[in-house]
Amino acid sequence: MGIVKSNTKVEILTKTIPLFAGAGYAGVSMRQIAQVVGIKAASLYHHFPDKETLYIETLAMAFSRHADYLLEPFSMQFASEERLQRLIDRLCIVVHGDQNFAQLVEREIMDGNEKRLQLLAVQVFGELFQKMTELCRTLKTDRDPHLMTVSILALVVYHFQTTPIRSFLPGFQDSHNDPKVISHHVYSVLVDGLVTKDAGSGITVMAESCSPQ
Amino acid sequence: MGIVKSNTKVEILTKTIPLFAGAGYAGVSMRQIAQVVGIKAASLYHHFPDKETLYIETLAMAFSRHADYLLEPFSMQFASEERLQRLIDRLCIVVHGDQNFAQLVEREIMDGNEKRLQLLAVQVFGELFQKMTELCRTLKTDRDPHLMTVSILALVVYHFQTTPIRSFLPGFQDSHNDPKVISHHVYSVLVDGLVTKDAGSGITVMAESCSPQ
DNA sequence: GTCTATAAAGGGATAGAC
DNA sequence: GTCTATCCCTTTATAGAC
Repeated sequence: MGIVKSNTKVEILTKTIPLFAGAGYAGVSMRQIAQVVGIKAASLYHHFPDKETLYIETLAMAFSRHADYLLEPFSMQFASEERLQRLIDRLCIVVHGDQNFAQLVEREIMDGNEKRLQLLAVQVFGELFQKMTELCRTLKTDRDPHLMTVSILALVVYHFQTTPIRSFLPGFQDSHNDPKVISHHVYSVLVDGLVTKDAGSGITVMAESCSPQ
Repeated sequence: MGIVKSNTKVEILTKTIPLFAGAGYAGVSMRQIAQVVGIKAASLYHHFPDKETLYIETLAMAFSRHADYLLEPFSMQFASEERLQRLIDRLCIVVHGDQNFAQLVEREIMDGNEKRLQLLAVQVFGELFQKMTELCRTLKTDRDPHLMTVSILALVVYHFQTTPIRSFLPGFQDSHNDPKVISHHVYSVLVDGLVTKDAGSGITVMAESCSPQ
């Protein structure tokens, strides 16, 4: 695998990411892609055997970029709460900063067949999700780690996912699209729930009554 | 308009809902629709001037069905916490029970142009979202009502939205698709956050994972 | 590695018979 | 209200020249 890909191939994949993210597989034609790249459609078939392969390689390129960044909070010696906060920060930054990535993931979850979904789950999100469930276990909670992990992702991702429509909904402000604001809100809801307390140390409460019988 | 729509038109729209929900606007052809309905493609143009009108009327039909059900918790005299719990229950039931609805909404948020998004925001979700922000204000919280409303929807919707991929992710159990389980989890997280506490948080505690095994 | 040309299939939409 | 037949365009993909 040490062979360097042709520059043209990489260029195609790079320019294809926003196209597929914006309109989906069925919504993008080989001619459109060719036009954006600056070659003829037939030339694309020199680099890829068919449209689906081009699409899948586009996904691989778009997905490969953020793994290390998202996993970094787990590679350092933090207290669980700080680890959570740093993770949420980075999730917000990635989802806000690379909306192509977020949209491609969303489209794959909607439209991906079983094989592609399994690939996405195992090779792209497996390690992150696994480490998040472990983090949930170390937090002072008895909640189901899978549900809790999904909830953390939900709070981050859904805010940015609904950006296009939220500006038409009551109470919207520009600050609601600021990753720092979202990050703070999400962490705060996760730690304290709905109730805003004046003492900021709600997290230190022990869950003694919930020990298994 | 008191005029009754033609039966065929209603039948077309009914059968078109799962098609557009499953494959999106670009992913469904007039010929496919005709085949599912059991007529020829040309006959569709007797009922609709073009594909886009057919699509928009499909959305209207799919969206019109749940408004009353979701708004009912606001029409009765409940304490805020109970209102929240009943709302979450119904959101889970709707999103779990009518996945076509959930998928069409998701696709519209991704692909809808400004005009359609505004329609969706104002005519479909405006009243619900408005009442949810008001509910957030009556809860014992200082959190931003818009962010809080999005967070409530996020916790419910994202769980079901990610159903196709969650079965490949660590810790998954079948119960994680049960609307009752999700509803309980979501309400619990919203009230208490991550920490499963003893009593005394100011809001009635429903510690989810404390039941004996 | 890119081009032109073209095949083969499928797309939205219309005309007009019945 | 549905049909057949058809127009015209776009789509994916291939063949072969350069």
